[in-house]
Amino acid sequence: MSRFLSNATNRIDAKGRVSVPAGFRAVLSQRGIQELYCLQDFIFPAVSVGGPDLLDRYERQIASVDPFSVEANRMSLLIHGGGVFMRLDAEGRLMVTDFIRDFTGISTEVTFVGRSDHFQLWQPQAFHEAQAAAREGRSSSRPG
Amino acid sequence: MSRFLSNATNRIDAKGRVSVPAGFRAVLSQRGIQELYCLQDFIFPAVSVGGPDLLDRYERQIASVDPFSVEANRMSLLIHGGGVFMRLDAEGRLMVTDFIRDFTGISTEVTFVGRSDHFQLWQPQAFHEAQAAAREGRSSSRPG
DNA sequence: TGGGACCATATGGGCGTCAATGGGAATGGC
DNA sequence: GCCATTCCCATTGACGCCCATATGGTCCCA
Repeated sequence: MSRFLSNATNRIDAKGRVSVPAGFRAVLSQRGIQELYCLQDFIFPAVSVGGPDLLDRYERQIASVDPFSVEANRMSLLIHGGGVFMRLDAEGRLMVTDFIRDFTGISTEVTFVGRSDHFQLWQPQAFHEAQAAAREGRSSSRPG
Repeated sequence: MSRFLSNATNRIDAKGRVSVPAGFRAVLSQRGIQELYCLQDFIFPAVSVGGPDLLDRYERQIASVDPFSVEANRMSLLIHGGGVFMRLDAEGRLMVTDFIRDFTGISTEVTFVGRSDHFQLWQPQAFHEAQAAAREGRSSSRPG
């Protein structure tokens, strides 16, 4: 089973580091991912984290349009300019930078959320609310 | 990873110099780029910086359109008339000239923005706004 | 079945290194 | 000679690397 699943909340220490859940680290090493590509989600106040293949997927989208177009320029601004490469330290922790804090509202704790081929960083409260809202939306349109 | 990615904001000192982020400098040296070519972005108030190949790419773009068109004329004016060559000093800093300040609105700080094969200089606030606007435009679509 | 050894994960913090920054001195153009 | 750029060196503050401790759970064995 090599997918990012479930969620966990960990504390940020005095230096601004947080441990990536062991389960997620296992998936990373299983997939041979050493360099993490992080990007702000387009919909939720969350930062997506995955391997270079995550970036590749977005770049293929850019490549599909005229490289000098306004649309390509905008996409590159988000994907390249808004993306960040990160590495875990020896203990499997990552730095929670201002880049992450500002966009997610994270301050003292991080909720790691599995998304199959990548995972996300959420402010715990925001995650619970978004999840509750998603559940609402589904149960109202599809009872059962 | 041999691409210009992510963004970082650095201060301009009293002499008008600013440090290019170490990550970007690493990409430059890896690509053997010593002379930097700078030109104005066609869409955003930003200055693009790259190796001589950046100039080549734009010239090919001009060549691909009607040489007598308004578009070709305008591009040539920006690329050939507005382009500038620069070098980094021993510490990896570059001079923020009036050419850069006037076009970008940069005054005390510079945001370096990765664009995969080149990088850009932005006024920090302008970058955040442009990125937020671009995200708005894309919030409805997601990659497959 | 209860206690305890053992283990893995999460967390805390010391310390060295390097990047970012500041400023003096030398250089060169006008 | 004056101003602007370039070269060189000093400072400092952040980050990476390392080791120590806490915490909770599991397994083994009496």
